[in-house]
Amino acid sequence: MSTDSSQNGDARPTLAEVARTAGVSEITASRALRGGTHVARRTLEKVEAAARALNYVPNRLAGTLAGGRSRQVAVVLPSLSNSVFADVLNGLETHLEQAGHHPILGVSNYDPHHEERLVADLLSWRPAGLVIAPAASTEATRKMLAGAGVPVVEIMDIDPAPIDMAVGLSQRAAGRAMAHYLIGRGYRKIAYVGHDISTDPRATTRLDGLEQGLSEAEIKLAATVILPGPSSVPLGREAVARLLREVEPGGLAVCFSNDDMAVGAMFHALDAGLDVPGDIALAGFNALAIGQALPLPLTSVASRRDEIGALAAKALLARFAGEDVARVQDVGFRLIPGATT
Amino acid sequence: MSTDSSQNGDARPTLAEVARTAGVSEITASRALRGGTHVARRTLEKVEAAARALNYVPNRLAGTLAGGRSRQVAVVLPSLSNSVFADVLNGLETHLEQAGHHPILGVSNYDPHHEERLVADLLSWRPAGLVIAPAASTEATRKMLAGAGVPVVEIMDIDPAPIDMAVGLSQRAAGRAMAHYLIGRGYRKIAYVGHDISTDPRATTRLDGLEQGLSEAEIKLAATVILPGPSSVPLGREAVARLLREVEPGGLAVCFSNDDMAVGAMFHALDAGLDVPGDIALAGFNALAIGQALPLPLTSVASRRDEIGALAAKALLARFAGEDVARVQDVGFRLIPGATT
DNA sequence: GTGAAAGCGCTAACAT
DNA sequence: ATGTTAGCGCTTTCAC
Repeated sequence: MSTDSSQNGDARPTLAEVARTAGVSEITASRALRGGTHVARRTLEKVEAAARALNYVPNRLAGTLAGGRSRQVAVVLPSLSNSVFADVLNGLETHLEQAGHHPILGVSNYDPHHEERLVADLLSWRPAGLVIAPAASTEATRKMLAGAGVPVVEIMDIDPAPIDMAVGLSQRAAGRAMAHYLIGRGYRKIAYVGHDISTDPRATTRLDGLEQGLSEAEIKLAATVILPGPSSVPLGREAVARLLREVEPGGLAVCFSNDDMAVGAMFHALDAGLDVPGDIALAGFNALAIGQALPLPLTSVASRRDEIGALAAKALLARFAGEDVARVQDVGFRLIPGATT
Repeated sequence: MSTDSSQNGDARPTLAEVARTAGVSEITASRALRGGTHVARRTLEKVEAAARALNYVPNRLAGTLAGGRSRQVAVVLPSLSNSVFADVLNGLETHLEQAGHHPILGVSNYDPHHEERLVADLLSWRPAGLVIAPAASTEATRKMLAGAGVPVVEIMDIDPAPIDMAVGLSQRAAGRAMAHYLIGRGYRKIAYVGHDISTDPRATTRLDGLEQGLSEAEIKLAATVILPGPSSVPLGREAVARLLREVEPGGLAVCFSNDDMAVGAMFHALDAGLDVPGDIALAGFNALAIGQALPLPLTSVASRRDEIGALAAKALLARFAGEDVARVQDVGFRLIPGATT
């Protein structure tokens, strides 16, 4: 009947109702419910009691609109089926949430135009910041990010110049390191096996680095097998089977686009009775738990994924607090020599 | 200088500015920018041109506050390191996003009190709906969900009575099915190996179901090994090694809390020279790609994780549209006999 | 320490 | 088809 919000039946109680129940003004209730500064102890208690009694849940949409900065952070990832991004997201979420922030998620599926739409959509929620693992971003996407007016962290690769901030590792250096390692182990016949990396900038850069590292020793890839679809254990298994139709085993080392693929290859070798690393040596990327738990630990490159998420979150939080943050943060990588090479 | 929003320098342009640039009123610009109904063709074009020229990004906080329903959906998951939830989240995100909705994410780490805080926090963003894979939720959490005033979907398990809607499978039935299968294969010495499931209601229910299924044949678990920490390949490897100190191999079948653990056990068997399934039979849960790619495909129970995410999203979207939705949706499961049993 | 007024950017409702 | 008015629920001034 009345338009008074304290009469709105089963709708959510508003701050106005809390205030009226506590017998204070709206703004006092507001102050009490946040920090509680500039509010008398007694008033604070009254307001808190009223809020509890009414089961008050603040409306952050209204709060943000009135007050300024949101406590949401947009997160754009190319995939979730790759556990690498699940790990990163986990690190992000943990650290954001500790500071009372929450991720709004978008998954681009490595599609640049989809990514563009996502960035636009997420930005319309006026997040306090944005974290993105780019997928061959369009120019329009880069423009939106540059003009977002909030801190932006690009994660995973630190080779390209960052729009604002970057947290990750040099994918190129990681690729080169693998080349140097294999050469050092005496391999000269080296092949690459990957999933479709045309839209995966990081896998592409790693392959570049690998070829670059090899070329420094005047070595060229003996073969390259690239299968369509996202990386997976079964795909690696199939891909290596194909490779072995082109290339003789024996002194052969194979670099995979990542550990999933390499594990698949290991399974194929077990099945086909191939000796690892005698007939075929295997090297992955990311040092996933699965590869390290194999009967023969997989040679791989450890990337600190949780750390990337954590640092990205911290970089944002620091910027929210007005602090200066390094434009580029390198979490590094570590080549893990396993028993498969 | 002026307070006129068309003079606000580098701040984001508002609808008012778009309207003024297009020479129309705010509400007309608003109408044009959404559907474009009840707007003259010519006006529509002017407004769109103005928006493009100003690089206008709508402010959905304001839109939601004024207009009603948000296009955000709260998603609360117990973990991301388990690929099962990454898959579910992927399905959710895909289908939500197609309808212009976006997930706000919270990860509870299987901590009921953390979960409670998360639900409260996420609800304060006034999402249009909420999806949760519960982690032994507190009574307070259940109350919040019941009183959220928006559709709530509990996912993964359909055994408990849903607060609002549930999408998943009967974890208990899945456990029983595994028991029946192993008994049918002639196994009588059956053990369970798991990660810490005290806060994982689904793993607990599956174990219940397993024991129940066994008891129907008057069989009791020969041994139970539960190791602290989240499930993983290395943990499964370690856990099975411990089990074999308690129980003799030979005619032994082991059920694992999930595939990760079972794969670890397989690796241990390979290493220890144990014959699978002769010495030790292995059964997992979830039918992850990794298990199916093993030289010996792993016996497991296929759960349709993407499907759960997809159906949960669709259930919400249907309810947003005012349609009726079944309270419980069973995606079922399928026992996949592999070569490890 | 507390409050009144104004407004964040948008849309629903009711004009016209 | 377009505009006017009145908020959504909160916080920022600026008073007292």
